[in-house]
Amino acid sequence: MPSTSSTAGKTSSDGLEFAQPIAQRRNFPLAPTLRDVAARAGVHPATASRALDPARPGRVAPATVRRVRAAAVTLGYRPDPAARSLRTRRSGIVGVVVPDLTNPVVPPIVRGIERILWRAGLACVLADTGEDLQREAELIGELRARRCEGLIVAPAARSSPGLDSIDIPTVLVLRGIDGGTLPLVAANDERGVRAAVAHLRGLGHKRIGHVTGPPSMSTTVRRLRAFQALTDGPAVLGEAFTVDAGALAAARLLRRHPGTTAIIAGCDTVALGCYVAISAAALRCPDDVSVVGFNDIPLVDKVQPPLTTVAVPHYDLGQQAARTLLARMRRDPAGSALLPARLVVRDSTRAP
Amino acid sequence: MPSTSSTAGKTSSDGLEFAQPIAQRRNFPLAPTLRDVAARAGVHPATASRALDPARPGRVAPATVRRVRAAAVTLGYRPDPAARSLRTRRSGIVGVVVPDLTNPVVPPIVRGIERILWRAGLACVLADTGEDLQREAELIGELRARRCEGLIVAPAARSSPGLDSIDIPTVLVLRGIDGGTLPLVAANDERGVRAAVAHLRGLGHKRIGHVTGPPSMSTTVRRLRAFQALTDGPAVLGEAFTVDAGALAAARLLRRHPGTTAIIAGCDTVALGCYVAISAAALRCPDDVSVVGFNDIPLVDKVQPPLTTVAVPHYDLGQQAARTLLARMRRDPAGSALLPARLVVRDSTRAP
DNA sequence: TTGAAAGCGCTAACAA
DNA sequence: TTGTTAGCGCTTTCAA
Repeated sequence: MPSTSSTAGKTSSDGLEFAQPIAQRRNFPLAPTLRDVAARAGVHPATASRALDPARPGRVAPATVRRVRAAAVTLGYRPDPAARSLRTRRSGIVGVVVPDLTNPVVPPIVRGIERILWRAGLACVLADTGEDLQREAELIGELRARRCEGLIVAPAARSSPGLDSIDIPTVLVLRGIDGGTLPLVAANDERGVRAAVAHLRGLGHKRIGHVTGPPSMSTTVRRLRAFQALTDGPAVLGEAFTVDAGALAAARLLRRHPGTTAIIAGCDTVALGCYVAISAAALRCPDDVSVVGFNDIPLVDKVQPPLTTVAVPHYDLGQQAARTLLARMRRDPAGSALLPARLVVRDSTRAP
Repeated sequence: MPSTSSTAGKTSSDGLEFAQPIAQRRNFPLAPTLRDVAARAGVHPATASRALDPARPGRVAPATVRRVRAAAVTLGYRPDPAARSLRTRRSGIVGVVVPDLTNPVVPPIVRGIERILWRAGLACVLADTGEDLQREAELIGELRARRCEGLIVAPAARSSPGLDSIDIPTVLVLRGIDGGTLPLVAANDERGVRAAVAHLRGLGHKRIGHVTGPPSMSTTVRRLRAFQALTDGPAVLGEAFTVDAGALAAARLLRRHPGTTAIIAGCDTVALGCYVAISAAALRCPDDVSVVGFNDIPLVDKVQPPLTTVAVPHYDLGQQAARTLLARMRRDPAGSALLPARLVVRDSTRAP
């Protein structure tokens, strides 16, 4: 009688033992499964699962734990995340949504996030929106579809459709949105602006102007409000956080308010735009006009003149945002945090 | 007789239909499953699955497809990635391993990768090794454990233990490793160096030196070899790709070879280190010594003097690496690629 | 302390 | 063309 398809535990006509249990096993050396580990340790898969669970020890005899551990190590066992995830409803990933990774303030934030989250056993899926709100909404949708356990978002603008009815733990970083209840981790812009104004006044400046970034960004608004609360100096809105937009806006400021002796810029690139406008107006920085930047991005200490700027601790922002997210995921209370920004004085500021 | 626990398809004593099938359903509004969609469309889950599979159409009657689609849309159905992954053995994620996200050459690469891979339906899990080989190996292990379908790695050094016996599709980007067979997507350093040398010779320079980055990096070696193939000028090895290391090495070069009129630096930050050393030696750039950088990172056009440099298309590197990975994942043949680097002439080079 | 059994949501093979 | 069945690998009751 020819042997038909495998029956468990019996011997076939050719004398070979069918070690295979009921169903046919995988044909080859894919990653070892819990069954393999359990078989090698001579226990049931469920026991192996319990033995390897570090979270709740003490449910398995120590000797058994050792045997299972040993088997797992020799086989190089790594639990299948898909299977585990299906069972536990936890994906082990969080989404990190950034507006533009090539904006120099963003990488240190992402790095800080990544550092903390890896350590907590979570993987970061990166999504770059290119400062596009629609794409931001799409990407957030994708991340939700992938069952991210949490989201850290640096939004493209103050109103973000993608975040309107977000239903997973979410933390904003760097930039806030209007009217939401999501926690935000950002720099203390108000104190940063105050430090800049105090520094310039200390040098003797009376006519201080402000060249902002685009008003669609919360950072612009926060810095502008702080500036207006402290001075009655003129402010000109820039179109973007770029050198060109900064140059354009600064040129307008200098034209309308020729007596201006100092400018606080909305960010460092805008500050470099101020340099351009100052030169174009046949003036010099810092001799005629002092400039203070914001962020302290790489190399602004190497430009001419080295830029005085309000340094923002972006790496810390990232770390803190990640910690806040972890807290939210644990349902611990965790609210917004404003991290201290500190003034770094270089050569772009001088007495008028 | 009191009604006992639910029996399928019957009416309970209180008159309420038990719509529930055999087993008790989820108690509440979690994400809708394929069962929900199928039920709503009046078909079997398997049919719904086929109807929603965009890859292989034509297996389901058009009318059914429409019904299922409609049901999926109204319910806001998104397939559970864990369940799908468990079944299909595809995780839908790739690992992106970078040495240091705050190194300005890295973000555009990651952005290029991310762009292409999202479009292909793959999510990027980011891992930053901090230029640490051991951490690199650990992180690659983690990504393997998470069943990444592929890996794009910018290795921390030319010998990378984590990549020794990698068994998933992998592409190197930016930096290569010794003796492997993994495809590498990088800039054509040889032609970049040649362009720099030709430019300097064209200006009349005879005594050209080279200040490198650390020899543990493939980029250093490739640029150095190209330099030595073209000139017999002196080369000094730097300790790192930093301003300080560049300054140290350049100082040595200028001391040992006082007649040097031009330096090709291993990267832009090293070039800025050369500026420092040149000033420290009471010389001026470009009047006494010309400097050429490598990479063209942000703001080197704003330093004093604006840096002449070999621009590397990092964003393209990332895109190309992602495309190469996709090809490898499809088992298409795809090998290394060297993308053109082009010289950007600014004010740090001048006739001697 | 361990084993047995069930099932997370999906898709592939087979049957009708 | 559609339905039935089974099972991916894991964890979690429940029972022994």
